[in-house]
Parts: sequence; structure tokens; C-alpha cells
Amino acid sequence: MATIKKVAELAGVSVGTVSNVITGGAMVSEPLRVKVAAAIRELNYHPNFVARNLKTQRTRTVGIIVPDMTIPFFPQVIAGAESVARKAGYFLMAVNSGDDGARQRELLSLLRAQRVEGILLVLAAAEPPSDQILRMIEAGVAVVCLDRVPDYLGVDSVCVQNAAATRMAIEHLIGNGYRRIAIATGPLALRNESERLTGYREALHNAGLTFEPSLVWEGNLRPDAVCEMCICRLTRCLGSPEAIFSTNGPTALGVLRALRRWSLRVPLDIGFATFDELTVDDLLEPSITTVAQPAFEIGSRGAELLLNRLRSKDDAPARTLAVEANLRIGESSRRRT
Amino acid sequence: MATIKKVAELAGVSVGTVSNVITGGAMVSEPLRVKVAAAIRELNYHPNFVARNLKTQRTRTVGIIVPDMTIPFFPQVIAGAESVARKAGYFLMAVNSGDDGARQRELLSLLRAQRVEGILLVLAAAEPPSDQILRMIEAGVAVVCLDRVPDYLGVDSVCVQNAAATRMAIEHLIGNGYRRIAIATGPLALRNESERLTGYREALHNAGLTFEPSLVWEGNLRPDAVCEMCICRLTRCLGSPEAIFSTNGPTALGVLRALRRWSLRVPLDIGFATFDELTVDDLLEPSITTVAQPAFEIGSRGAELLLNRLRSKDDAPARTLAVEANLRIGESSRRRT
DNA sequence: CTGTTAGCGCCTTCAA
DNA sequence: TTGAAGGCGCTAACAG
Repeated sequence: MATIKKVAELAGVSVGTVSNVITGGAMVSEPLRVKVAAAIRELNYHPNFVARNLKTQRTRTVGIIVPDMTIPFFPQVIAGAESVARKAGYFLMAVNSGDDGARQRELLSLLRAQRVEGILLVLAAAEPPSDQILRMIEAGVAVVCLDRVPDYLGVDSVCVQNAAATRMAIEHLIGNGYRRIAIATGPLALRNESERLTGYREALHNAGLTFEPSLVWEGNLRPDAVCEMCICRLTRCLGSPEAIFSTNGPTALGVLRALRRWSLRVPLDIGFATFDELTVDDLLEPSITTVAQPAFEIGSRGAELLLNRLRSKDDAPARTLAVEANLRIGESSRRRT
Repeated sequence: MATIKKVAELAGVSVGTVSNVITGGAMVSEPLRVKVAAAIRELNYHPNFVARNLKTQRTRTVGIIVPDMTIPFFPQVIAGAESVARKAGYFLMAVNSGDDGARQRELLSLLRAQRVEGILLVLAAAEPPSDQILRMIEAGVAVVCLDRVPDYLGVDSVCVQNAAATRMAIEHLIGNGYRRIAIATGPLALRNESERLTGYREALHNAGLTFEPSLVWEGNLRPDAVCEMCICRLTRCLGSPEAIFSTNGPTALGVLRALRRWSLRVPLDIGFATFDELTVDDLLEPSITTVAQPAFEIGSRGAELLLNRLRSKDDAPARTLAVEANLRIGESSRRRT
């Protein structure tokens, strides 16, 4: 592959001059600039960023690690991050951890070896690699956690206002006449899930309703497993709940499948609402009441935090940004008659 | 950040020795290996791949460019490619072109500058940058096109058997008693779309049905625009078609929305089937008959082609792999009574 | 303005 | 088995 040296030779100038026309740094006279441009085109020359990065000690690259890009939420986060990064002249590389702790460690290490300047991280559902993260920050690699915020770890984060948003949704259900409301959750070990459960309890409390532990259905993030779990619960439950709220998208799919198999009509027989959007939910019959997470914003705000750290090199204490979610009211939670 | 030199100093050995223990190349005696390992840990040393890549002239990295990761099809393609790349010791970086020709050029250039060894490319819906691609191949960067295969461009490709799969779906509709079948397509300038249209014509022909140009509804890939288009067509159409086949996912969403707004019940009033899966289609009422593309396989086979090129450095003529799609029969195409 | 040159951090001969 | 040294391609001083 052509090098800057070859270009210089062909153009009859020094490598310094070629470098100058490429980077647009120092001034180059018009005639030389033209000759260089011609040589570049003729040789089909493309600057070698590997060499440039080594020399400048900068890569202008940031990485983002997500558990699984095939979950619709994450590509939106990535898109948000990408748009901010790009405007700032940064390149964003996205990778999947497969929600696997070991792979996540590996990827962090790999990105660090690649000398990305910062990393946006949506933690896998495993013990967070706190030591690794702290040492990266120490070494000057900025890290911002998105969506899933680790406890006791001084790192910038962006998440949604879980409790507030859930409270809003549950209050909506209560306001529409539902009383016995079950909540189907993912693993409560995840902070997001437990915070949403907290919002649920707060809403019940505020409305003077009693919290029934038997209405907390803890599941996981695989729709089919959740479906089984719900069917099991519905069987055991003395009298179905009047409504179900699910705390995330995959869980919602499982719940809806279970209701369908159980021939429970929404909202005729049972009310329903969920955290997370369901992509094509405007096609679902009936339309679903949803707490819409601002996925794009989570990505973009995260990238902003990250770039700020990069620029200012400040050691300000870690910030956690909690963005608002919106309640989109559909037919699935229609007033109980 | 710690360098190999610092590690060598701390361990009291030469850089060469440190390098040897890291890469596992030459033999290193146990005592030295231990000392080096200790130094590495103490300094929190991470090898600098930028420098390594410059030296070795290899990056063990491949890129994949997709139009839009928020379309569910593409993350699956990426996942397929990633699994193959990873097994071969390659790192995959995924980026979005936003289906924009200029951005696509930019990204190709960027990836090349980063010295990726190969690129998996799902072309944007624009004039393919043939010159750029050919020059990259010439320069030794392998390129494999996925899903969208450019005409007249000698480049390895993986796509689905568009015509055959569509024929299968249309034959299924015909077999279930539908006669006047409309086809809603994306831009027919896209080869995938036109090939699917070809399959449609073939199926009609084989069944002895006449092809009616007025039943070809060409749209684009934005559901809302497609929805408008369909409503317009339904209004003008003398007598609704008995069924609609849509040639891709986004278009399908548009069609379904239009039918819903038009209060046409599927399959009671009109039959429906589509190319592409609709993520949550098992929740749709009724379930949708679908031509399922093997997205993961497209990615993995593409990566295999790419890695083969990298390994063998062969100049074999370009191969195009056409993978099979599967018809998943749902209620939306139920036998016409 | 333009040319020259010293490394960036690492791997890889080549000697010892 | 270990150490020393050259150079990958490029940028950024600095000297002319």
C-alpha cells in the first residue's frame, strides 16, 4: 500500500509537505498542493491512521459496549452516541458483550489495547468489573455507564428515572380503576428492575393500596421463559390480578404471550402496561400503554459526558444523569368499567 | 500509560523478553516469565495494539457497514458475522451508513485508513461506490457485499434467493385461493426488490394468472410513507385486491397500518404475507405469514467468504452465495373461503 | 514556505 | 535463552 513517502517521491516534495497538505496544518503553496494531490490520487494513497495514532497518541475513537444489539433499545442508544461522537470528530465502534461478564472484560481490555479514548458501557447482567473499570479511568480512559448504573462505583452514568416513571404508569393504572396490579419484572438483582419495583410500591402506597408480595412476579429477560412463568403464576393466583405491569420489553412480550395463551383479552379481562416500547406496538391490537425510554437521548447524553471528560481532563466527582421517561397511553390500560 | 519498556525496566529484563512473554512467541525461562508477569500487573500494563499493528502490518480487524442498526434485520447479520470473526481471532467493528451514499464513502475510507483487513458491506440505497470498492480490493482490502448485491461488480456477495422465496410465498397465497394479489415493494431500483417482483411474476405466470401492472405498488422503506401510498392505491383501485404481498419489513408495517386505517380485516377481508420477519409477529393478531430471511447466516457466511479471501490471498473470481429463505405460514394468509 | 529528522511503542531478526 | 537495534508510517518541531 502506498505510503506518504511514495507520495512525496512522486510529487517531488518532502514527506513533511505531504503531511501538511493532508492534515491541513501548515501552509503549503498552491503549486505544491496540486502536485501532491495528483500524486495522492495516482497512487490511490490513504493515510495510515495506525501510524498517525501512534505518533499523535490519540485515536479520536470511542467504543460502546452493549449487551445485545438485537434488542431494539440498544441500537437506538448507539445511534444517539454516534451522532454526538461524530459531530465532535470522533469515531464510534460498537461491540456486543452478549450480556456475558467474561466477554465484557475481554472487550474492555481489547478496546483499551486499541487505545480508544473513552468507553460507553452498558453493563452486562453480571458482577460489574469494578476493578477493571477503575483502573481504566486511572489510566486516562474515560468511562461512562449507560442504562445500568453500578452501585458504589465512582463513574459517570446516564440512566432513566426508573422509580418516577414507574410510579407514573402505576398511578395511571390506578387512576383508571385498576386495584390488584401485578408487576412482572426481570431479575431484581438489576438495579433498574428493583428501582422500578420501588416506584410500583410507592404508587400503591400513595394510593393507599396494600402491597401484595404474591403480585411481584420476578422473571428474566427471555420472553419464552417469562411466558411460562406467567402462566404458572396465573394458574396459582387466586383470582387473576386486574392488571399487569411489566418492567421491560422482553418481559412484556412474555407476559403478552401468556395472556394470549390463557385467552385473557386486554383490556377487557385484564389491563396491561409496560416499561419499554415494543417496536411495532402501534400494530398490536390493542395498542399498548408504554413507558417510553429516551434511548437515543441516553446515548447522546452519555457521549456528551464522555467527551466532556476527554476534553476537560477534569477530576470532578462522578455525575449521574437521570433522564425522564414518557408515558404513552394506549388502549391496553383503558378505564376499567 | 505504561509501555513495554517500563515493564522491561521494572522486571530487569530487555524489551524483547517482555515481548516474548506477551506474544508467547519465543521461549522464556520460568523465573523471567514470572518477573515480567509481576511487572505487568504492577504497572497495569496493556499492550498497545496501535504500535503492534503498525509493526506487524496487521490489525486482525474487520469492519461491517450497515445502513441502519435500528432495523432488526441488521443486528442479526452483525451477530452472525461477529461470531465467525471472533472464532477466527478477528475483531469486528460495526458502523452505520444511515443509508446515505456520502456517509458510506466516508466510512469506507475511514475503515481503510484504520487498516481493517476486510469489510462486510450492506450497500446503502444509492449508487454503489464501485470505483472505491474496486480500488480497495486492488489495495488488498477484502470486500464482501451482503444482502444487497451490486450489478456488474466483481465482488463476493451473499444474498437470499429472492425470486425463489417470493415465488414460494405467492404460490402459497394462490394455493389458498387468492387470485388478485397486489405486491407492495420498496424502490425497484434495488435489486432485491426487483428480483422479488420477478418471483411474483413467475408465480403468477406458472399459475396461469395475468400480471396486472396496477397491482404493483412501488413505495419506499419508510412505513409511514408506505402507509400513505397504500391508502392512495386502495382508494383508486377498482375493487380491492384479494391479498397483498409486501417485499420487505418496513413496507409491511406500512401496509398493515394502511389496512388497519382502512378497516380491512386480515385475513377476513384481505389476505396478507410479507418478506422479512416482523420481530414480535407472534403477537400480531392475526399472526403474519412471512418469508424469514436467515439474517444470522447471511452475516456468518459473509464473514466466512471474507476470511477465506484474507487467508488464501486467492484471486479466484467473485462468488455470489444465495441462501435459502423459509416460508413461515401464519393466519394472515388463511385459505380464502 | 519547505525539507530534515526524531521518535511514538512494538516486534523481529540477529548476535551473543 | 536473552539483549540490542532497526524500522513500521506518520507528525511535529526545527532549521533552512
